[in-house]
Amino acid sequence: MNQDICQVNIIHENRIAKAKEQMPQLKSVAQIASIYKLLGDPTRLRIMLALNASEMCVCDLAALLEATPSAVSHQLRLLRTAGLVHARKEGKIVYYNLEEQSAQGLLREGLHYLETN
Amino acid sequence: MNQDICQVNIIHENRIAKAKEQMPQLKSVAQIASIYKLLGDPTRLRIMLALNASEMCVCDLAALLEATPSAVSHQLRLLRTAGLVHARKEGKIVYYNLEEQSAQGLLREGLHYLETN
DNA sequence: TAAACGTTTGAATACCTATTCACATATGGA
DNA sequence: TCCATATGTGAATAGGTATTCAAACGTTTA
Repeated sequence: MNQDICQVNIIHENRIAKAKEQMPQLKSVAQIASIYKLLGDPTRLRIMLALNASEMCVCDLAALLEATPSAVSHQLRLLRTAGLVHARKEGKIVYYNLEEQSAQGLLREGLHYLETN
Repeated sequence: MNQDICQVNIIHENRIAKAKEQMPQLKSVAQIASIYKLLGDPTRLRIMLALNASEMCVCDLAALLEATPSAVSHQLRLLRTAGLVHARKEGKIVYYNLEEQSAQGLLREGLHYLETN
């Protein structure tokens, strides 16, 4: 018997069954969590909010956030890999944009949360 | 001169100015980020989704997530401190609920994100 | 070609954090 | 009262991660 979980009996089997039906499978939940996690860092969230205001290059973002271009670039790579931002190269300057229809709803809800709390 | 930021000139001052106006101040951004961060862990997100389906006690959640009651309790404390969940004690059992009007919009958007990606 | 600049990258590091373990607390029942 | 059980808590730890630093790459221009 697995003492790590609950020792004797599951208290409310029906509630657990209902939640099991209603919840996405673990793999999907982990996928959503990974997006929340990316937005859960102040630097990355500020990058997302800045790009929500305007297309910007790495140097713009670094100046705006008062961070090094290197640090910004590292975070942009994570956001790009997750499909949250999109890069467009023009000469030696790389312009970043929010990927349409991806996390904009989440961003909007975040700002809404700020207003109501 | 601060070599850590941008070396010579800010590329697009107007874009930076616009973003500065439009973006919430750093303190507020950090506040939103902390909420995203809480939802950015699979265990905590599953707790939130489970409570979105039904009120549950710690033992229920532990059984559902196949985690130890201790681990669940630790995470519930973080969610409770942030005002995302609410505890109701009945005898020796503590029932947890989602705090109304708090992060439900964010949860909904997360599930919506899953559908469209 | 050479220099300057914007950007990227990999290693190193300091910090954070999720879980475990042992134990404490609180409540209910025998 | 004594025991079982549900939950909370603090320390320890293993794993994760954001930033820095040095170096490289690609592009433009002098």
